[in-house]
Amino acid sequence: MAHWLFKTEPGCFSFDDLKKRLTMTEPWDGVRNFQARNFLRDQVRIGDQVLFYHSNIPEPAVVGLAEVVRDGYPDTTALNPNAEHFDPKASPDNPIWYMVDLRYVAPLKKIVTLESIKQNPLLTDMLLVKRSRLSIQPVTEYEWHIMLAMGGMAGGMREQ
DNA sequence: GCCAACGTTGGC
DNA sequence: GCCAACGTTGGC
Repeated sequence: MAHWLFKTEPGCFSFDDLKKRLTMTEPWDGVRNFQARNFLRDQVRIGDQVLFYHSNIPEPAVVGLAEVVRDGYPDTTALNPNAEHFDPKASPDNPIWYMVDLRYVAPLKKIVTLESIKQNPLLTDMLLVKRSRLSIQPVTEYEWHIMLAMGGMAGGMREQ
């Protein structure tokens, strides 16, 4: 079971939006970056745990936890000319882009801001700090535990 | 809204 | 296959 950090602009899709899908799963689509695509296609798997990060806001931060509930599968929005992230090069035979499904798990008791991550000497190797533009990034077991502790979840998360 | 970082495209 | 031009991301 692996750990990931998924970034989203809350004005586009927020953690609260995911919470509204409590009884359903939500496709994580629209990823149009090859490195992030490779993770979705090849490595993100059912049961993986996800840090849900809000970017492009005054105080960027990890705000909650989610879980992957479906392995990577072709992102059909790339085939739809009316979709925002339509890609004319994609086809059913060669979908190019991939998505996964996520399930809401729990909010952090305290959000973990980008600023506090940058200030934590234990987290200087986090990709969030070193490669800030990558929208889907692996999180090590070590980083995961530190992040949970910073989020006030050290006593174990309560699943919903 | 600015702009640095960086990913992608396309001419050669 | 290099690299300049261009587009996008995202912190500030």
